[in-house]
Amino acid sequence: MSEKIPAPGQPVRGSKTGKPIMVLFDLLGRSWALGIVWQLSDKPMTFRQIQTACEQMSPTILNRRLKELVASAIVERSDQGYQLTDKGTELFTFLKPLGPWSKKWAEQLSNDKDNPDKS
Amino acid sequence: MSEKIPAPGQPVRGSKTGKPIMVLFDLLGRSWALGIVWQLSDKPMTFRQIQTACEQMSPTILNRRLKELVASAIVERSDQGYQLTDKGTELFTFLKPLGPWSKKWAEQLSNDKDNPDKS
DNA sequence: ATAACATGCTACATAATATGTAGCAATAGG
DNA sequence: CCTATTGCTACATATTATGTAGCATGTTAT
Repeated sequence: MSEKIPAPGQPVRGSKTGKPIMVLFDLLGRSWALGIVWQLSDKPMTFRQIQTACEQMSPTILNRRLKELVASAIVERSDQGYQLTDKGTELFTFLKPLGPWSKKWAEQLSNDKDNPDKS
Repeated sequence: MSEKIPAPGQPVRGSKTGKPIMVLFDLLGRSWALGIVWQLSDKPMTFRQIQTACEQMSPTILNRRLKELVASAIVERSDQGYQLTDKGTELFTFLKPLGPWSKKWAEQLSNDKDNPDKS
């Protein structure tokens, strides 16, 4: 029943001190957590919509992530489904630039692979 | 031996499409990955230094994460130990604001807990 | 040279997490 | 009432992480 949701001030996976940044990293460093925030960024979505958007992720883990994110006040429920809270929206603004950045990163990686130079 | 390191264009845990942002999220959404990038942000560190800075994380997983991050051109080795690449440094600039943000988030969460209102 | 560290790991057993499939209870519409 | 959809839960299996021990290599310090 108790699933150990990361919360600041409490020891979490990887942090005995409960330092906020470490707790946040623990929370976001679980499978699909970042993806869920990403998907919710522009509109509320239902459980099954999120599941579909995240390539059929298992309902078990979607449910667990959602509980954690709700408990962390990053996501909330409404009659529209699940949506980002104000805090969650703030968080997304930091994540947003990772979209374009990841594309450049992907390009560079494939260049490096085609052309493994030594410089 | 083969540990399946996330790489753009290839299916990863959670992404059959290999979309860069999903691959990045997979890479960063593994235990300690964000913490390692965070720790390396201001100086190169040795294996054992990182391990100590990350509260004695197991060498097994530190080694695995480092291999992944090196393969992803986010971290590199030098005679100083491990350090962020240019890409890794760029990535960190997006992560950096999460430090102060996580503190405010932690405060809000503890307020919410002391004072669970319904508005 | 040699004993005494430290460093960067690997091995391995155990525990915690994630996946994937099935399906159920609760609503909504026809 | 019948059918469909939604938000889950159960459960077996697979993948990942933890924690401890310790080894090979390199570096002082004697």
